[in-house]
Amino acid sequence: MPEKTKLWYLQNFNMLEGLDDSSMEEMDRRSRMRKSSKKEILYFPEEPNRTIYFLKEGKVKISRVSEEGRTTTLQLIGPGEIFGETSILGQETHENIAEVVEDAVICTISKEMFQQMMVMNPKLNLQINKFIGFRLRKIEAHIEDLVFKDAKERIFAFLRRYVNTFGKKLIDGWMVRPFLTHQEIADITATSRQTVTSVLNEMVQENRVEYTRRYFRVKSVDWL
Amino acid sequence: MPEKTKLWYLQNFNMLEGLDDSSMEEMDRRSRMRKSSKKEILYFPEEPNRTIYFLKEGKVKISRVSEEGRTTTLQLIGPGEIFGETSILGQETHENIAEVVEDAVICTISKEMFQQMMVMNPKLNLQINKFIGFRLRKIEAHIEDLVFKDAKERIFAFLRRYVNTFGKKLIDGWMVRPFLTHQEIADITATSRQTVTSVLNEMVQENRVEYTRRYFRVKSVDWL
DNA sequence: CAGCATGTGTCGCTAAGACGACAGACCCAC
DNA sequence: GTGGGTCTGTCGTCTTAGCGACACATGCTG
Repeated sequence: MPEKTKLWYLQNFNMLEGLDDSSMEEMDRRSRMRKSSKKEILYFPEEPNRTIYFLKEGKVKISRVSEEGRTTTLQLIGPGEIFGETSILGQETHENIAEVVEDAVICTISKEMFQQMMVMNPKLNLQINKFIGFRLRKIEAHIEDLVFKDAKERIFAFLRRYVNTFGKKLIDGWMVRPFLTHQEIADITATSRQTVTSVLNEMVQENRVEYTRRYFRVKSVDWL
Repeated sequence: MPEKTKLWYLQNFNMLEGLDDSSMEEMDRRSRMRKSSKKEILYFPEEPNRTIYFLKEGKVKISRVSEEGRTTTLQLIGPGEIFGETSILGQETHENIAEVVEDAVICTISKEMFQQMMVMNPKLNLQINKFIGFRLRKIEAHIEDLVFKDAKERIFAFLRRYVNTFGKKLIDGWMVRPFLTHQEIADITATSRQTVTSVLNEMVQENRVEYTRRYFRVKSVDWL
């Protein structure tokens, strides 16, 4: 495989699928690529909302912190997804924190340039709309989970989604690597660290699952 | 005041502020207006997502029902707001239920026509984007409330918002009419009917609030 | 390879709040 | 008005899961 140039990344990016070559080149000219390592904060609440981010590699979490210092994670962004999209929806400032959870390669483009490109390119516009529709749906599903499911079910639901989106299929089951800390899972599922520990170990007891700090493995596909 | 024709409504509609006359007239030609009374269901989950709704008068609630029959209300829509907007975001079907909670006047327009108008009219496009940005923010705030606030705080937060958006200022305080049932408030705040009853009455004890089945009145503006 | 920071496992306590039950109030329709 | 359906008020019970505490494991860094 050749060196991973920015254009290569862009061509392999979901969101931009189906764009013609000249648009891709324009995107290439107008965007900036950079690498960010774990724990790096990309933006804070109250900061002006001027750019839109394309995640190429790694994972980023979008969270909120309460007055009292409690944290909740709204979403986990994976390769091929965008974030900071509220800038193109006319929101002046960020409300959330974006933090790198797994070393990342990120392209950024100013909202003005991106909006210009959307006007010129109806297909891009359509893709973005679709993407935002999905985001809206996901976030509503998140509320549904919070209201209807108990702690254990929420953790299960998260693990299922996590394995499905980030996992690799093995001969017998699925594997995801690296794995998250119990605290991180707790933040995503709005539970406590201790509850995550015990739910996870219960599953290990039942021999459905196997994990260490660096990987997570599900033995059968229909484990719930 | 002249008879409330459809055009009159459209001209007084937030979302469409700043559109030029010819666009307004086009909107008038292309949309249908109708009245719907309390308890009427506008759409169900799984139904195809073809139209976009403009609420002129009344209130509509957007909810979800779980497998086991529990209900939660995601949002309360008031005059001047749109709903069913996921149709223009490329979502094929509705996920939610839309039910009239207070006799309503509603305009509908097919998503195709609306999308056509958006292409012709950049200002409309901008307004819609902004609107969707706000929706995204509101729904994230909803999650934040669910995770960080306890039942009482959620009920308070809801009442504050409710009075602010739908209430009228009096010499001493604010008044909203008509009021919701305790069950409806419970569905919005993800609490139980009994908890709403007791929180509400606690406030009455403390002489901060006064209510019957038809109105709700806050005695001082800074009652929390 | 020593040492410190970070993550995990396990207990027991506690509190928030859901839920069922039932009586009484309210309200509309006839 | 009277009667039935819906809404409200109040209790007592029970469960879920958060939290503090602390010991142990793990792994990174110098």
